[in-house]
Amino acid sequence: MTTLHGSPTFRPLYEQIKILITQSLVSGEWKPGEIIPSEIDLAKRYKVSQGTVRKAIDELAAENILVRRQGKGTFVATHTEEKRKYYYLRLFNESGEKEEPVSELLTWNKIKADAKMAHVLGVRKGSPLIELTRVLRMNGKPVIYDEIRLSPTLFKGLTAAKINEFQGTIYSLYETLYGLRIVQAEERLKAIPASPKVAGHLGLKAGEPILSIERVALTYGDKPVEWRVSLCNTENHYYLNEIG
Amino acid sequence: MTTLHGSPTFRPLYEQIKILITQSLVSGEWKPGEIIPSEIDLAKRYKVSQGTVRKAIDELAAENILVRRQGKGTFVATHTEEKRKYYYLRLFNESGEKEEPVSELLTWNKIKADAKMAHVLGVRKGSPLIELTRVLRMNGKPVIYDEIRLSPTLFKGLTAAKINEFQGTIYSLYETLYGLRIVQAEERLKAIPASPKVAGHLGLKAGEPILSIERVALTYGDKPVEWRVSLCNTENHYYLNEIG
DNA sequence: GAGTGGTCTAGACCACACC
DNA sequence: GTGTGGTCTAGACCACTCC
Repeated sequence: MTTLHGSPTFRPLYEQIKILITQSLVSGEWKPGEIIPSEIDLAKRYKVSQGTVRKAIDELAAENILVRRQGKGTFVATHTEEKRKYYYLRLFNESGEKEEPVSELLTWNKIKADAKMAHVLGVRKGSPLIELTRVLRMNGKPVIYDEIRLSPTLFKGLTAAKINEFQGTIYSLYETLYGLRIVQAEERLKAIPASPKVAGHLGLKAGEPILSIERVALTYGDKPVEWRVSLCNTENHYYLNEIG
Repeated sequence: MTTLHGSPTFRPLYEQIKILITQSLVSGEWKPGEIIPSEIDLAKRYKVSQGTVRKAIDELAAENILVRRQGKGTFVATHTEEKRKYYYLRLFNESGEKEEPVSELLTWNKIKADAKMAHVLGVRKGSPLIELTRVLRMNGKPVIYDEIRLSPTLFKGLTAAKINEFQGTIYSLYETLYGLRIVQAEERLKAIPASPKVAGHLGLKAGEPILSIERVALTYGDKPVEWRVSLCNTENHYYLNEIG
């Protein structure tokens, strides 16, 4: 690979390497949980120095796309491993613990994308979407009511049965069954009154305050994969955010 | 500086450099907004290679403690500069814009630290604290009611008059008048019903849902400086969180 | 042109995991 | 021991800013 220094559209070599590595992740050459070639091998493959590969991997590791393990190698991050399992769940109980949620699927429906869904999911208005609703219980009590919307183009053949029989979180289902790894999410939070329906699911009275978390989840290359809204009973839990 | 490789308490050189740089920041050798010595000069000073200094600065820049500017130098980050001015304010209006808040100080009081305040602010139970309350208006309308608690040990002589006459955000006040730069914050969010008092300040009815944001703000070395709770009317605003 | 940070290289050696 | 990532060095050259 030749340097592009001095070129009008200057891009550092390591960024180009990042793109090449990401392409191999998207194409499935290296799957979640698998090891990727060593830095030395990648340096040979891309015809750059080990230091340049290192910088590319450093940034991908900082973005939680790869995981380095000294003495072992570099691995594709996965939602299957314990540490990342509930990475996107920001709810803690009053003791500061993250409780293991138990999910119950309530409904599975085909709906049509309105203007907003079309925009955030990058599909045409009126195109079909899958809509799931579920309740997450922590310590036996319902805490979160989820409404999840997915494009059936990305999730071909996703049925309620498939979801119910799958062992693991829904993001590890995306990953395992559809090769879609969630690497980023954007959440918008509001305090809203509980509707009668949601209040019923969460054991609250209608009108009581609940935390609404609207999320867009993205895969490699900022591609939107999922929209959801999580309605949370925050009587005994809080949403934690650390601002660095 | 000699390498500690092989030592039982192995610490990479660049981490030691990070600590040394941070010490100079705490001691005030380099103040917010000021330039620090060039990488080459720091390398000479600490008797390490430029690459090692570079890695230390890289991490401090990633932590928003330093700011690199190509061709100019490396600077101590500051809340005074436009980009960082409202960095810890995560509230956006429905158009996705961050609105400029206007602050009105409501009360200034001396209180005593209860067990919780003592714990989070690292002071003795019963020791004096300063308590401020204020309202933040956006676009003329009250959106946030703040309750802020500070240790008078760190903020000697902080009076209501001093706050009122200060031009700029309260974090730039901490920085300019007391040399305390906020570099990190931990926020705990809940949806709660508005109390009659807070409802009055925010133009809501008592019991309507508001977003409660409890924040502990830290300076260098994870030292707590401020506790606050922000009670937000999220009818026309949302709290944004990007999870990487 | 001089000085700063940014990129890239090549090579040495250390720490860690696995055999 | 071998192979992996992690640290550290020295040096070259590029890009940006200011004079």
